[in-house]
Amino acid sequence: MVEPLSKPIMAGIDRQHPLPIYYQLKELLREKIATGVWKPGELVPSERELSESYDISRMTARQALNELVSEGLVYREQGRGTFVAEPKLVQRLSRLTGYTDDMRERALRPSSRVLRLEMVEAPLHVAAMLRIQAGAPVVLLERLRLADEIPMAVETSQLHFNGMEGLLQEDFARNSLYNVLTTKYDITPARAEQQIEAARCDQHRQGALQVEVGAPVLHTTRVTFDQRDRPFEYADSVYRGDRYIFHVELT
Amino acid sequence: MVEPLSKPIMAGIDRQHPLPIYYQLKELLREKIATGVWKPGELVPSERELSESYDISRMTARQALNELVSEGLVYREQGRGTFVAEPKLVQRLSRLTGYTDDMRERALRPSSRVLRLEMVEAPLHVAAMLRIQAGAPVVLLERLRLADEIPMAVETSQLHFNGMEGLLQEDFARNSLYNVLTTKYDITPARAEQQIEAARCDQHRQGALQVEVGAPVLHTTRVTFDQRDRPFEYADSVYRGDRYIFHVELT
DNA sequence: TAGAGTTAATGGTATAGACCACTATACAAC
DNA sequence: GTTGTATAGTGGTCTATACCATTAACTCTA
Repeated sequence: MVEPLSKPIMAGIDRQHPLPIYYQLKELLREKIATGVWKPGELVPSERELSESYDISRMTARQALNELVSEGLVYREQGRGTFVAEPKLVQRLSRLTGYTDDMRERALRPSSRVLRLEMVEAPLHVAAMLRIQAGAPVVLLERLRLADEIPMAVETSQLHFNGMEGLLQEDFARNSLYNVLTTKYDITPARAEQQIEAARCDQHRQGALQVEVGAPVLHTTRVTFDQRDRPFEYADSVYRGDRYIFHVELT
Repeated sequence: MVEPLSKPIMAGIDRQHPLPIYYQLKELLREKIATGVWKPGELVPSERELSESYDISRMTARQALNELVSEGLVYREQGRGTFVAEPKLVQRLSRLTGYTDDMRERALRPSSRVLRLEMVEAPLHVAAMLRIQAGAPVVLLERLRLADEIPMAVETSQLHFNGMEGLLQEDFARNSLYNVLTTKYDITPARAEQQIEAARCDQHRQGALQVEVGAPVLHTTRVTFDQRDRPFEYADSVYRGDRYIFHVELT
């Protein structure tokens, strides 16, 4: 019996460090889960198994799993193993993001009016969130959101990705932004981080929303990530406090 | 030269495993931050420094710091060091946690003052949510929530379950509601449905929160379910808009 | 003085090994 | 059948070490 000169290098791990090994493994495992190869409740290969398969240290494999645990994709049970987690209930928060669907569920006719659509330089806080240089070009889309022709929110999106210039030619009064992104630009919104706070309506939005200056509004900021976990949108929205309620399911 | 029988045990770390070393160190560091010994922006001892001070491995010290980073208490900058983070009053909505745990994670001292604790008849909208008859008895608990003695929210809970009368004897200034429910009444909060809207502060809460009447606030209503999916609490909370932010992770 | 190189310290990654606590299973003893 | 017991596998913790990438301060040079 002759040993092979070197163990076969498993698909997907490249040791010539373009990216850390643990990160490559993490993304490999994420892919298995995302594509349904491994289903919720199923056993993930053990740390020792992974370390042997990919010829890496157990601690390195463990680091990959650690991050997946903290992201909620898998969970561990001591003595038993590591399992694929059930998709979170929070995942069903499409009501929070999808304005169009949200309104339809409430039996209202959603519509939009484009207030601004142009190329601008990214402000510092936006650039930081999108992981680009401050002042780099981004596409700014500002829309007034209505339900049954009643103004409900002003949403300002700043987008950055390859080919974003094409957006300037789109008709966002007719087509939803996410719909266009998915079908024409291969950008699929996969997850988002959103913050909600109470504020007073400012001068700029007061006219569009048809409320008095100083009226309470819901102010949300959202960073949206695509299927490869790249941030592509920074959205700043102001909702009328007297008309809008967010619904969240916690577990 | 004679070696001491055992190296001097640094204050706070006990190697006779009541708890993992990294956990003990983590709590030590959390204490330093919570008590203000280390202030936001200040440099935390480096990983190598910690490992020498406490005579532990660098990887162990690193694990303690890792968890503090993921809790948002500190942040790292490669080549510079690890720093104490600015406290953010951001409530994560991806998990179901009580106010007390939430504040503790942010290294703030949570406290409560009981404004009301009595038996009342359930109003119609509360009864509907708790699936009981309107007018049925419920325990009403109204608390002022503070962080570092600063008023943050007024929370009104109405509870209904077998043995709820016992709650009237509890000291909720000292003990958290969910803690008491879990340990004494076998009620474990399992999931919740929460709504968030912007509103103006009303007369009733204005005094307790120390804001002006009409100031923007976050108004949330929550129905909480126990381990058997029975609704046991209807909670109505008003958070100061100038101090509080909700954070949601969407996928 | 301005710039370029050096150096020391930091966090980031990775390895190899060790022991513990817990779980499930197989198998022997009752 | 039931009850222990041994065993192997799993995640949990910990050590010791090594090298890399980035930062900041210092030093030397033009």
